[in-house]
Amino acid sequence: MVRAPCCEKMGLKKGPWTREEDNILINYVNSYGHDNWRALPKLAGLMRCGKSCRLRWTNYLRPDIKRGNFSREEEQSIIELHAALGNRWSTIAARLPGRTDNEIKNVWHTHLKKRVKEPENRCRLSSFQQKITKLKEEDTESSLSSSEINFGGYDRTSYSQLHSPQHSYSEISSAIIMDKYDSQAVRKIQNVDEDFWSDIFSSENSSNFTTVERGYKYKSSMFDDMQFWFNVLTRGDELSGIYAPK
DNA sequence: AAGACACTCAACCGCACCTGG
DNA sequence: TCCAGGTGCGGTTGAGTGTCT
Repeated sequence: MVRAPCCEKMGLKKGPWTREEDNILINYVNSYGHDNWRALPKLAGLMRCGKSCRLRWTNYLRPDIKRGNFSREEEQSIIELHAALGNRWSTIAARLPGRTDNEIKNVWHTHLKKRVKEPENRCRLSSFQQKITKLKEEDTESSLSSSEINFGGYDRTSYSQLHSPQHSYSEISSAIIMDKYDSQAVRKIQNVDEDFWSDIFSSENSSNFTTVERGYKYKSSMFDDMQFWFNVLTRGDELSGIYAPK
């Protein structure tokens, strides 16, 4: 497929935005919205490509963007979400109001990645990776394919319906996990207090389901998101200690 | 004081996916 | 069903700035 030439081939401006350009873009979007980014620069009188305008708006000019340093809580959320989702910056950004995927990506590469590499965290990661390897082996032995993994007996639509505010996460997660993995680790989870699940699937951690239920691209089958579940298992060890009945 | 090096972050690039004709 | 245009996403770059020697 032949793509339309971008900025530099059309004599359009590149590089840092000026205050004037920002104002033009802000005024235009406020007046007319941004239904068509490609046509926008021409209509607004900007010598930029639509892509550049969209990026400038979404990453910098949008009124709901929160500027300034990330709080400790935000950083912790990023670390946890990254452990669960990987480099899905936009999904992570969706869980952090006012923050953009670009910003989060930058913070990750400049600060948080190093923090995760600290000895204490490395140790946890190592144990985590061992579990991944082990469960992958088990999975291969039992000849499970991703297509066989369902949503705990629910089809995708029912699953989406189930994942509504009326249903607790524990209800969903139990259905899914218990259906597929009768491993020791899973039984361990089964014995964990209800509060465990509300923690795991709190607003900070539930984005995984958003990805799954949207069905968008549908790369995120339960199998593909295995890493998330391994994270759950890992944290299960950690949190079962916290929530274990006294 | 100045050069080297490290860090930050806005912006760009290319690819993949979506959508409508 | 195919094709082309539009959009979103993640990886990468590079200019600006800060810190160290």
